[in-house]
Formats: sequence, structure tokens, C-alpha cells
Amino acid sequence: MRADVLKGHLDGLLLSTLEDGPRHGYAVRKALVDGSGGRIDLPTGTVYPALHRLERAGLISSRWLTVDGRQRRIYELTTDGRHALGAERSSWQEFATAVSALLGEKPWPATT
Amino acid sequence: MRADVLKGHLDGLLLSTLEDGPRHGYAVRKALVDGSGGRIDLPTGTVYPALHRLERAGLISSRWLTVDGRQRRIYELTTDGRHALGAERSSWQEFATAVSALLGEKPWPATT
DNA sequence: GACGATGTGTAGCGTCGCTACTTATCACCG
DNA sequence: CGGTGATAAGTAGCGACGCTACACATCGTC
Repeated sequence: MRADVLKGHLDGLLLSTLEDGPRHGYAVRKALVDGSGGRIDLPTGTVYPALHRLERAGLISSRWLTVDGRQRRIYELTTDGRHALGAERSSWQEFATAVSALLGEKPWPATT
Repeated sequence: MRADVLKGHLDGLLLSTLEDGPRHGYAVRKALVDGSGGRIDLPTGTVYPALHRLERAGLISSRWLTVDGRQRRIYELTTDGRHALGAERSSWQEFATAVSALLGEKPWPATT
């Protein structure tokens, strides 16, 4: 999949992976890979900064866990994040509808 | 609609407006407004540079027409442009499918 | 002991849509 | 005649953001 098509849609995807419960960054990334059949396979240099951005924006919160002496940073949706996710969903619907209508296969005149 | 969600999808939309025949920039913009029910309403500062970019890329070609003493720049799909439009279509399909699957409405607990 | 998977992170770059502005002709209305 | 809005094309500069390319650490496996 081409690179930058994500622009502006990444936040919603990240938030959605946290909807079912807290996850750490690596697991968020994996959830996107798995849930998209490998189509959305983001480099870590995309995921981690994006999570930090979302935290700065107050849409997710994080805490550190120590598992087997290894540090894991666990992210969780905030209330604002839940609302933002809803907004992203409807925004996506609207956008996808508009683009599909414009780009979508034309109903060819029956003669073709 | 939020601003930057277009990122990476604009080219396909522009190309698609030229599929049915040549148009000038202003008409391209109008076609997007009309075809999206006003949802996609781009400033001219987005449309014209994007068309120039597509022409530099060889996906469209332009010629000047003089109508009533006014200059109009008419754009037209090239062969490469037609191929690119096809590629954008399938790329959009793939992307939209993946995002919808990930973001898609969860079966809400009946209470909402 | 080397390698890959797991896990987190940063610095810097490039793309691209946007804001804000300019220039010009024409139709319409008062 | 003057003002306003639609039509028509354009540029300069900015900011957001995903990407590349790294660095670092632990664990299990060969």
C-alpha cells in the first residue's frame, strides 16, 4: 500500500486498537497488521511518535509496567479518546462515502 | 470534513474528474464539490498546484484556450494518467477495505 | 555466540494540502 | 458609473505528519 495514504487516518486506527482494552505499542502495531491482513504494516518510527502525540493530546494515557524485568508502556483510551474515536469513525464514513462516490466505478451506459 | 484526510487521495480524485473528458481547473474543482454533495470543497490553492504536479508527473496534459478573450487552461488525461487512475482506484479499494475493517462499527451493546 | 523476535525510542527529511494573497474578465444591480 | 460576486488562474510560505534510518535492550533458539 502506498505510503502516505494514511495521512489523517492513523489516529483513528490507533485509537480503535485500544478500544477493547489497554495495549502496549508493539501490540498496537501488531493489531493493525493482523486486523488488516498485513496491508497496514507500519514502521515503529510511525507508531511510537503517533502514540506520544495522542497522549500529548489527551486521547490516551500510559503507564509503565515491568514484565520479567522489561519495561512495557501500556496505553489506554481516555474519555476524550473514546469521543475522538467516535468522531473519527463518522468522519471516516463521510470521507469514504464521498471518495467512493467520486472515484467509484462509473455506472456505464448500458450499451457498453 | 477535517483538512488533511485527503493526503494521498487527491490525485485520484482529480484524475477521475478528467475521465469523462477534458476540463479546466475551475471545472475540476466544481466537479468535486458537486459530486461529493459539497463535502469535498477544495481551495484553489490546493487544486491548481496539484494539477501542475500531475502534469509534471506526466499524468495529465494541458493546453491553453482563449474563450471570449479569457485564458482557460484545459487539462486532459494522458495514457499514463489513465493507468494511474486505475491504480488509484484499486489502491483506494484496498485501503478503504482495510480501514473500514479496523475502524468499522463494533456491534454496540444494545443500550446506546 | 550469533541471530531474530520483542519492545521502545529519536533525529531529521520530504511531501503535500492549506492559508492568504494577487490578477483579470464578465454579468448584474443600483 | 461603481460595487459586488462569479468565473478563472496562479504563487509563496507554512505546518502537520508519516517515513527512513538509526540506537538500545532483553529473551529464546540454533
